[in-house]
Amino acid sequence: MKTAYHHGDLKNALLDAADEILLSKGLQGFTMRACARLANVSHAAPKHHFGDINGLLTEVAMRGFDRLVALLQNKMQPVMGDLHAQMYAVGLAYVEFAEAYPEHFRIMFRKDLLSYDTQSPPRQIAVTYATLTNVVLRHRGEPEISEIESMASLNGEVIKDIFMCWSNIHGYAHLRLEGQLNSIPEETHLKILQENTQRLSDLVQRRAA
Amino acid sequence: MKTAYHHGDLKNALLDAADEILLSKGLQGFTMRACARLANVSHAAPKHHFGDINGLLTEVAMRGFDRLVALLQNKMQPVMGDLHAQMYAVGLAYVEFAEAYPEHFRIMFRKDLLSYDTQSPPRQIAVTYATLTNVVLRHRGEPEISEIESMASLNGEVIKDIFMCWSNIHGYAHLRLEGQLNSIPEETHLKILQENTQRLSDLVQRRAA
DNA sequence: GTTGCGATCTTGTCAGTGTAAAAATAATTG
DNA sequence: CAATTATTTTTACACTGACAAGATCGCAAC
Repeated sequence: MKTAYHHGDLKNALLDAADEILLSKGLQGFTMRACARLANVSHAAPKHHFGDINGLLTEVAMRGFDRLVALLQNKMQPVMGDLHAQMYAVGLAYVEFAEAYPEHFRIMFRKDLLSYDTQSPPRQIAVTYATLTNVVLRHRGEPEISEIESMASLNGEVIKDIFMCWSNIHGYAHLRLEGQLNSIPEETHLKILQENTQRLSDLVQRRAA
Repeated sequence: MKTAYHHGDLKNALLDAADEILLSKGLQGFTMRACARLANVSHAAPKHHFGDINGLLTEVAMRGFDRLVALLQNKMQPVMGDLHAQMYAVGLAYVEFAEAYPEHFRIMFRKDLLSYDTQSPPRQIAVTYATLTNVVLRHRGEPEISEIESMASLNGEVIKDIFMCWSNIHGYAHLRLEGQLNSIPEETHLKILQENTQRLSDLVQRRAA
């Protein structure tokens, strides 16, 4: 069980430590050794579980995608009847996630920090894709997909719609996170998001008709 | 003049070295000491010109914004008569810049790496803003602004239009850069960009009417 | 059981990093 | 030419990621 050696659940303890450090000190203060210190293990302990620092960051990012999906579904769940409200919920969840976990958000979209095959992405990313895709599919009145099914099963029009919506929402969240929208007064932000998602929702519905 | 001490133009030499390292080794291999080595000076020489590593990265990023603006204007210049072609040129320039200078693009939008006051951004960022803003103003048939004038001189509708367009284009370029759009076949990318910018162009024109 | 083996963790080490302080050298100013 | 300032080097330090070798533990096979 739990002895001096053999922590028992060191991997998750290290990931929790990583989250905590990212939230408090940011990516600057984030080091493998700092994670090890916070988990009360030696500096080389993480190596066995994650290989190198990119391995650690990859798993941190995947837990980030898990949180993002949870937030997305949480915000959409009460408004499943209203298509525009769904799209708005996606935008809202996205922006709020970026604000709550800024460093996680950055890491999740840093190809150079993540070590997974971009051609066959891990489960968490597939689930994120599927969640966003299903919003579009509901708009179009088409059957939803599970995260197991590949995007290849979708026709070109759907894919275009997905990435049109996603680009818009992602770009807004990203620019906002990085301080490029500071000239916008705070109360205007929600209005912009509302209008943008309204337009996206309309466009996707109209295209499907 | 040029002696063993007193390089003469060390600052620019270091920035050139920084560009070269970013293009060849990426942000991972980018260190102050590596830049110093490439410029044939001691490892502490950059300190006097840039303070710390964020100071160096900030100036690297500003030169990146210069290049981005140059590319934007270069692509728009032949199509100033066609509004949609202008918007498409913006999207194209943005995507091409991200592809040609991926690490610069990342750094330019990393608040944690840049040390400037986000409330009063440096000239290069103001010029970028102004360039994008003027595209929208031309769509609306309103007089253009110079980079000296603040965004505060614009009404709320214009600001919404700007950031709607920018979010879309930026998000697309960013997701593409970070490998999140790899499921899209290569030849489809330009079509999506074309359709998206067409819609943005239409929306902004219609709103102005 | 106990023997062995693989998984897990520690210790020690190495080259490399950013930053600071002090010294050395050059350019500029008076 | 003297003094001051700007630029660069040298030296030093604490820290990092990675590696190798060893210590300890869990567990399966016998």
